Amino acid sequence: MPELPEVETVRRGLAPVMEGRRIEAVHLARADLRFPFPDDFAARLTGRRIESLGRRAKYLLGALDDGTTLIAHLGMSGAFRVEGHMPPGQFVYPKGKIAAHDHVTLTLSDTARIIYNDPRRFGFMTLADTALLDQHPYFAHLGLEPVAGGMTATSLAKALTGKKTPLKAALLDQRVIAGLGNIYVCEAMWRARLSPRRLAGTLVRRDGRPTARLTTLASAIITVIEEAIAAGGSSLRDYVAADGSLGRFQHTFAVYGREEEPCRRPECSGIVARIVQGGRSTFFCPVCQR
DNA sequence: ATTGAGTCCTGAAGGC
DNA sequence: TGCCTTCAGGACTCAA
Repeated sequence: MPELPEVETVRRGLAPVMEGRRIEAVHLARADLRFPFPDDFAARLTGRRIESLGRRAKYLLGALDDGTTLIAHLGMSGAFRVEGHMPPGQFVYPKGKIAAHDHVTLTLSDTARIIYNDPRRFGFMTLADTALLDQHPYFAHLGLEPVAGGMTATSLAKALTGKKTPLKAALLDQRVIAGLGNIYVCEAMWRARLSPRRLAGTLVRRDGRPTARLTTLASAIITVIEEAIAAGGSSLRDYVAADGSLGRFQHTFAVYGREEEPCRRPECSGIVARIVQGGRSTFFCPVCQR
């Protein structure tokens, strides 16, 4: 489900509830999500204090007080919700029951509970040494973080140099940019007026510097991600933030999910098309995206 | 080295 | 109403 803006929205919702709190109890409703939980997963979490809740790409990172980090990925349909006490002024969930697909429950020190729900179970959780996180297989080969300060036209040019793959595939490749998914790749390419079929390497000059169009693309990626975070992410199907609120960014999609509808660019007469690249839908305007 | 296909899993939506 | 097919925000493994 979630791309970077959705994961960041979840992080911001969970951080005030989780940071500084101790995990009193852990309940696993099954032995695996996408992968089996690591050995003694529940025992290793129990009693630990959560020092901070961070994010890298689409991963949530809970730094624990014993030098390990809880790594969580939401896959396609993962969601967290909070039940019980929360800080003053925060949304308070009615105390709920275990629902279908509630797989993990973390009970915190003040009886607040963090519940992970994931119908498709493409998500996963594991533990790793905090000091070695950068070398962990999930993170060692991750690309640029698509936010201001994490990516520039120059660094993007370096990552795309010589790439003969279609731009769509390159932007979806987590080793190039870490955190973009199908929605925001489509939206960013539309904003930069770039065809998803164009070969990625054509956006880099022979001397390795970014072309003007690549500079535009880098800006488009950063602004679409920042705008989506500001809107609380996109709510499609069952996506909700940790506080139960719905993201609003889907109302501003220019192309995603808009097949056969008119291009939103005022001077453009194009109709949004859907093609399949690498087995996934790409939405774009064949008239203004070149 | 890269890339496309198949794979995991459930649920929603649309056609008949 | 139900049964069937298709599709879905991700990303790993494998074959070519």
